[in-house]
Amino acid sequence: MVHTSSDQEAMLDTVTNPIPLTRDRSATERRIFEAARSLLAEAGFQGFGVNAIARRAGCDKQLIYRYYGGMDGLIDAIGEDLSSWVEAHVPDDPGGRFILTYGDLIERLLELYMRALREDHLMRRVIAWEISESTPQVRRVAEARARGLSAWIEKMRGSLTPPKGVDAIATNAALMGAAQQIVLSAIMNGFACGIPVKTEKDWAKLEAAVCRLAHNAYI
Amino acid sequence: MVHTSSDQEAMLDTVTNPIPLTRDRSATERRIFEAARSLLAEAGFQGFGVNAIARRAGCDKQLIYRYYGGMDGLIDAIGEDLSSWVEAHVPDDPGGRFILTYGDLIERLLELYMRALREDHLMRRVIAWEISESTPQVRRVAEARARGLSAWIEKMRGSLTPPKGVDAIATNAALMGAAQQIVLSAIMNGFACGIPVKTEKDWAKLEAAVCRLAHNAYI
DNA sequence: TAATTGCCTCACCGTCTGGTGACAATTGTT
DNA sequence: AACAATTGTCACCAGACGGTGAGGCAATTA
Repeated sequence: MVHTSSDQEAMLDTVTNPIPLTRDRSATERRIFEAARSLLAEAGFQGFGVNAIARRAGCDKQLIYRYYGGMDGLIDAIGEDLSSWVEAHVPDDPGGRFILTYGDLIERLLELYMRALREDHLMRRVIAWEISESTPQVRRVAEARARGLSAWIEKMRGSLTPPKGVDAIATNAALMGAAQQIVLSAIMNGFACGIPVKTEKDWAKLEAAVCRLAHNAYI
Repeated sequence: MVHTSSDQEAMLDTVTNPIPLTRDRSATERRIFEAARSLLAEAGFQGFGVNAIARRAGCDKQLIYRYYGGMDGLIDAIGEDLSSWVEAHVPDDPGGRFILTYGDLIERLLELYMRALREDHLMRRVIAWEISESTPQVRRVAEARARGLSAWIEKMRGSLTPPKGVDAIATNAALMGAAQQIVLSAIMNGFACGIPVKTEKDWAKLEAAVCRLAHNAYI
């Protein structure tokens, strides 16, 4: 391997900017933050470390320690930023569809959630991280994400209530889990629990199946 | 850290067996294989490498290259072994329960699958691996696992057929995905999609929710 | 102009990793 | 007994990692 993308970025920074990149602390902090986010999104939590981030940000790794107190602080910053992911990435209009019942709502939310998850590399990596490691950092990130998610559902719920006799909390967790697992494994290696997911038609089938589960769960 | 478990194992091998461990190739191969399995189960695919495995097996890493052709061959061996995991770990009797419909069957299979997954560290690690990396090795492992899974479902199905108008393939994938995601994230950090899963009662609620999804999906 | 402050880079440390070539020790065969 | 083949160990390599102390450079203040 001769040219990694980080090499190219570093070259770009130093070649097109012979002026040594105006000394601006907050700008450098942002560069580090964005480098970390994009690296995590592209490469996953394996190989997610100080050296790689500094390379990509085009600065010295020392700055990561100085500005964020090391990887821990940086991860926390990313996690905190992710707590508002749902509101930022999922549209909150019903999309020209009638939402009359609690089931309609969950059905619609699942559809939107799957779509958003398909587009967002970073979020998928974070979810994969959560079920692969159990360090305090990743637990904090998971907690922030969960906070955002349930606040979002609560906001969207409005005055709608689930039918009696249904454990809505557990049911929604199961449905969300289904959506996550399908999207993650389908995108990572083209299969979801043994069935191939390549074409848009395959995706539509799975989306429909998940929505149908929600629909039937809430009568 | 003074004593890792691998150190203890190595000591055990050399202390209790002052005779230098009879030169037996097939036994050594098995030791390596078991060391790899247990390491993967305990520590996950991070830190799953030649050095750690050799340490745990109490032999030189060179033997991994000689006998398995390196990590690739070893991983393939583990994957092949995993293709028969379901039959080996999930009881195939209905458990004193009446299985009359296709829905009954899937409901029961999901329950068994969740229970088995809760007990099996290795399988959970492999599933987490599958959605975290996309190397040829892990793809082969995933493929072997999927093969075993669908063959198992097919075997259990017998003459039962899903009701008309239901995409059983996609629905089952969604249900299996829900089960997997819930078990993995609950065990890894005590939360499943934002809700805490600590007590056996929490588990029962989620199990019930998943089974209920299956029940309602197949009318 | 001189000194202080803040921003940043450099060089280095110890440790671990995957990988390989050379060698020792045991076994089986002639 | 002498040999060859198998089995296992050891030492070493280059490269990456996280982490840190010292010092260079630029802007502000004295």
